Amino acid sequence: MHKKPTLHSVAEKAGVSVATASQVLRQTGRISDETRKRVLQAAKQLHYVRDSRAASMRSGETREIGLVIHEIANPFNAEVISGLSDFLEAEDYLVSVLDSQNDTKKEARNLRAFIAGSRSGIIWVPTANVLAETVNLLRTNNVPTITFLNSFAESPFDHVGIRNAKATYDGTCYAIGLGHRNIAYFGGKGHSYVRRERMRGYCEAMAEHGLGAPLIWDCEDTKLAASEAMAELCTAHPDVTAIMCNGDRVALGACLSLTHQQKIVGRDISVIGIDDITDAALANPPLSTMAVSPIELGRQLGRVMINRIHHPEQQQVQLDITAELIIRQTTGTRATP
Amino acid sequence: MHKKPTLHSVAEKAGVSVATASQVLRQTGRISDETRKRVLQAAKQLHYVRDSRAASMRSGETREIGLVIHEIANPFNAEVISGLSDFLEAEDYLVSVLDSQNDTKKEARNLRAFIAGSRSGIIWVPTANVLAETVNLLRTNNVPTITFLNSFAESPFDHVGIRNAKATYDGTCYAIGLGHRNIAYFGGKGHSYVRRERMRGYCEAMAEHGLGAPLIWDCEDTKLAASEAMAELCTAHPDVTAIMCNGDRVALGACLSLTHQQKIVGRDISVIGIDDITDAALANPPLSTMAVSPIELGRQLGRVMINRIHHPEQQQVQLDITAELIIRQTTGTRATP
DNA sequence: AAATAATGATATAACGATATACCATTTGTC
DNA sequence: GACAAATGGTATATCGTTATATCATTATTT
Repeated sequence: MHKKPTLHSVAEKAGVSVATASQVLRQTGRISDETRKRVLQAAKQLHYVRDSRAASMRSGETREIGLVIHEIANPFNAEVISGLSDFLEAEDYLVSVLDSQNDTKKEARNLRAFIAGSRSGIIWVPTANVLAETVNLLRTNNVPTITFLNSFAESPFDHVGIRNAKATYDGTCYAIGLGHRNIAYFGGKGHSYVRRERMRGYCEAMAEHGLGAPLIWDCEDTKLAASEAMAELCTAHPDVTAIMCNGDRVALGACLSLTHQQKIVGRDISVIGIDDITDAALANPPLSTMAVSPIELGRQLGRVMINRIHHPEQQQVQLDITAELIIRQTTGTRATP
Repeated sequence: MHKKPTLHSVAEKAGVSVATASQVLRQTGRISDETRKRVLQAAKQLHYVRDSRAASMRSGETREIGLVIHEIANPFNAEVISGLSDFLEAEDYLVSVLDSQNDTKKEARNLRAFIAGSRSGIIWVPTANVLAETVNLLRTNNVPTITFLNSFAESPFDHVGIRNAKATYDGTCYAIGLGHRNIAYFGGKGHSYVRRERMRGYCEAMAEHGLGAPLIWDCEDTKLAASEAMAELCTAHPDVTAIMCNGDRVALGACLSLTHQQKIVGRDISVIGIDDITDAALANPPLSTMAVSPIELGRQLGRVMINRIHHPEQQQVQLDITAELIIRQTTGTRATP
């Protein structure tokens, strides 16, 4: 097995200097058609691929955006990635993804890896606990960074996300409008920025309508955990007639449990999600939810990133997209007792 | 905003040569405790992060595995990635992911990007149509490459996947054992390696039991498309009492349509999937399927990769994992007419 | 025809790290 | 006290590119 081709071998085969070969392949400088052809042919024949490490070291440009995600399995995130990479592809950037699996240590390692590789920019869904050291690393190494969805106290970075408090506020008001009084906040765990905001919106809506103490019911962000937690909620608080959920996944898990309990979701109890993941519309019954387009989110992410790369000194940007209520079949007027 | 710290600035701050600083940070060579401390402290204070491009160019090692996936949204794949990166993390490799969105051109671009970055190895879920040029690029540039799940004619690469034909053969035989005679093959499209193998297993089972002409019903690999296709299949071939599906996602889509048609899945018609994605067990009714552990698949992928990196000259490896039948509630004996 | 400008190619120095060889010292051996 | 061996550190070349300056030629201007 021979070695991988380099610019040197291409130049040699074409009978020119590496400088010339480089110019041809980058389409800069003044080169005659004659030699241009020879170089291109040589490159093709050798299956030459430019070493991006060497190139980027010298030129100072990687044209690669790193995405550090807390959970790659999340279908909503997957769609965001599509929107993002389509947008950035048009600007000639590549998006590569590292998965932190909800682990703060892996998150730190991943961000460090992107810094080490000198990415043009980093987009990052922070886990619940961000290390101060990690923030320092990003700042000192001077990488354009955007936090996505989640954030943390005194973050110095640009942010793209959802108007969380507004989403749960609107969802809760909708339920109240349907006649519900005992509305619980269901799902999520801990005190991430996202969850705090969402709980706040719910609490505000409850308070504004004079609906006593808010009820918050934790669970892990999986369908299975949600299903189990919902069963517990039903026995602990049988008077609850509607739940505002922390996300579609737990909402669907809750529906699962309710169906098993022979309850008719949308009649006996109302369920509202957030996100509008693909499965929401296809569930049985289809889920009412506060929708936000992941594709649009991805596009905005790309826009903010490009903007930050071009204007490093511009002041911090925060962009929150409003979720729209989509009424499907998991919500209905409160059954009169 | 000052520039990012380099080894040079660390060495300067610590009052040593870059050579010494490098040795300290790599923990090689003979360095006194005294200077070691000084260097480490300087590195910490400056928030120094080694430039992996420069390091890897010189050392010839990137310790990064590239994963090119046809569809990042696929939840099964997401779990494989977890298994893979956990395994490779123990070996001190990092896994970064590029999404091809089922697009042959993006696939080529992604593989090229990994070659350009000199990844230690590439794992790759080929799309249905692989460009010959892409294969040449990988070979000539001498990167350890593994195809995952899907493959293509005369592939020179190692492969890790599922025993596809066996899975559909077993699934179909199980349906036959339940008394079904009109069994259709449902879902998928085109002639990818995976699908061909799966259809073959189904056809063989049918033929061995003298069950006439096999019936194959195409559809896109989404729940929605599957739901629509299933409705069509029901009107076109009302005599079908069981379907062997090309995957869990289409199986769940089919169930959706059947439920809408007021049919009881598992009694009126039997549905068998492949993969055992997380939603399979949580569906309503829970899906019978040919299960294969994504975590295990990820681990094997890691094992084969490491092995290939250590032994470049070893002959081609093919490793197929057997799927196990999991009986849940979408299958049952044929209702006597 | 001399001076100037445009053309096509090249030599060379970076980018930021690591591998290698090498050089002072200090320590150990007999 | 002479010589070997270990210790602690450094100078230098190198990885594969790109940016910059430079150099012959040839073409154009006056």
